[in-house]
Amino acid sequence: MTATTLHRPTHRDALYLLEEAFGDGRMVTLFGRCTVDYDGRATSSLGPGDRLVVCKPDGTILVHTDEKRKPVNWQPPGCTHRASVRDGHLRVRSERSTPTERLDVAFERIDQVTAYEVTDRSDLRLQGSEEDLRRRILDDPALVEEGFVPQATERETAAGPVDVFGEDAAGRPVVVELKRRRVGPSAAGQLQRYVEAVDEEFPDEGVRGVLVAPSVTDRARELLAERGLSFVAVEPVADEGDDESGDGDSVAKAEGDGGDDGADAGRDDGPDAGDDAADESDDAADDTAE
Amino acid sequence: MTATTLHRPTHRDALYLLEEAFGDGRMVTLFGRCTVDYDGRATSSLGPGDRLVVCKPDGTILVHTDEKRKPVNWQPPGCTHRASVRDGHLRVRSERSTPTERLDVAFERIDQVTAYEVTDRSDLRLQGSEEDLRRRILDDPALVEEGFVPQATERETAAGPVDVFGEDAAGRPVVVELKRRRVGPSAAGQLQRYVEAVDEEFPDEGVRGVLVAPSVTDRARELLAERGLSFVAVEPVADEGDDESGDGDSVAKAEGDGGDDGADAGRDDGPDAGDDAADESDDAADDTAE
DNA sequence: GCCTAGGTCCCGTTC
DNA sequence: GAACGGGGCCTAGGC
Repeated sequence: MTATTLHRPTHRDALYLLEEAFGDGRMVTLFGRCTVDYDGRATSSLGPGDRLVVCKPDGTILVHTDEKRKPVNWQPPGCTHRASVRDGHLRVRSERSTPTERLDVAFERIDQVTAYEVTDRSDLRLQGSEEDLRRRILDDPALVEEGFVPQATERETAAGPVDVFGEDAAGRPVVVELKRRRVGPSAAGQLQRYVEAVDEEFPDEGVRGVLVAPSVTDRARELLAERGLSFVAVEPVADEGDDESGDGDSVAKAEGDGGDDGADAGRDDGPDAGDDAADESDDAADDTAE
Repeated sequence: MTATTLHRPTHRDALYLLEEAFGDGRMVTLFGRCTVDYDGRATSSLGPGDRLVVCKPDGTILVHTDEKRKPVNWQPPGCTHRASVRDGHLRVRSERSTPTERLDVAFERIDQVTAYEVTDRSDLRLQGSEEDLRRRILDDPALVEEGFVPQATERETAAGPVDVFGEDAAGRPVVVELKRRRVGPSAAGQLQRYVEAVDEEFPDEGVRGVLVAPSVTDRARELLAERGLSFVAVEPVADEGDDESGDGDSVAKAEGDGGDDGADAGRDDGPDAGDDAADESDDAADDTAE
């Protein structure tokens, strides 16, 4: 029995199921009319309404309305769930310390309670992260600029860890900040912080800073320019067009618009819209619902 | 009927319920063994496992495992949900454009499907935000420093909008950056950005920068010091100890350790642990479950 | 435990 | 629509 459900249960019956489920590590959903109160890092209260509440065995609790991706209220993992009946309400309380915070969900009506046995061993595999961009740069440092030689990643400075630290063709220190997506002013400021910190380590060596990302906003570009920092446009994963066959030694083969290299190669991005058209066609479905 | 549930449905029966629910704006949960594939701003794939899937009428979809607050996969509001049966699987697809991205959940086994009618008009009321801190500062500018006169909020600069802009007792421009919680290096960098931008607007006027937050990390404090910026410790909501009875004209009554005012009042925070002890006692419960 | 930064961040607001 | 910054951000990785 992987899913145990009660329809329109009494508060007491719902309580018994919650007792069991919290005890043996099952995940629980409740749906009904409730109010929610939170006190901790901030304080909030939510009047009555129909919501879906999810309690996870790791101590997470989520309160979802019919809108938005974020729960209207929640508690992160590590909390302790407790349920009780009082004042004619089923109350689910989730608490933790460090920081001290508490979430109370009080149901005046419960439409459904379900306890699920969950078995999930699969790990998510994800591509397109900053980590992928880092690997791409280390595989082919010329993507940053001709002659760039990486020397360290996550190199510590007084202002924090630098993504990629190295030397340019002239032997000057180079600070590289990587972003998986289009960057704004904060990334420019971050790079500036690191460059200033490294500059104090290597006085009079002319430390340089390069922001590597798919694209950059106008204001961020201006901030970079004012501070003598560079931008280079690189996607976290290679575009499908160019074959990245080589084993890391391939140097800037088909850079397209071979413009001025070195400092400023930023062009607007744009999703390119070239969606792979070779997916399964929808008309082949047995049945379809929208 | 606010909740319609199918237990161990056939793919086709589940499909019909999804059809109806997507059509009339109901929220849906599915639980069963599925794989998940995502392609859009990044790309991911997740092997088979038991998960809870939530489809909201606003186009949100969430895939939750038994751990963590964040869904392992998701699609934000604005997407279009479609369901179909093919290859012996029930597939729920959620798509959108700008950016183009698609999420596919393929169930090999469905333990339960439920459609909910949701009515929720209540708005969350939350206290302790940066907005609250801003109001507090505007009510009592002396919390920043004696003689501070706020002149504008969200004042635009070349580097972005400044939280509070004003003058100090000597008539010098002051840039104030507010944070509702303990600040790190990025906040120091943000303040520096703004101060530099304002400095170009008012050359030779000695523009000052003040970071206002509950507390500050050591490294951020160093960064501020190196750049001649100040930190002032203020909580987003007044502590329960001091009575903030006055109507905005109260000036720094009981600041506790009346140390050196003006520049650096940073001490470590600590939640103070003084939880209100006047809540309902647990032993008065009708019934309790942990 | 705190610190630091990334994220398919989400989200509201403004332009 | 893009951009910019807040968030009870969450989460991972170091120390």
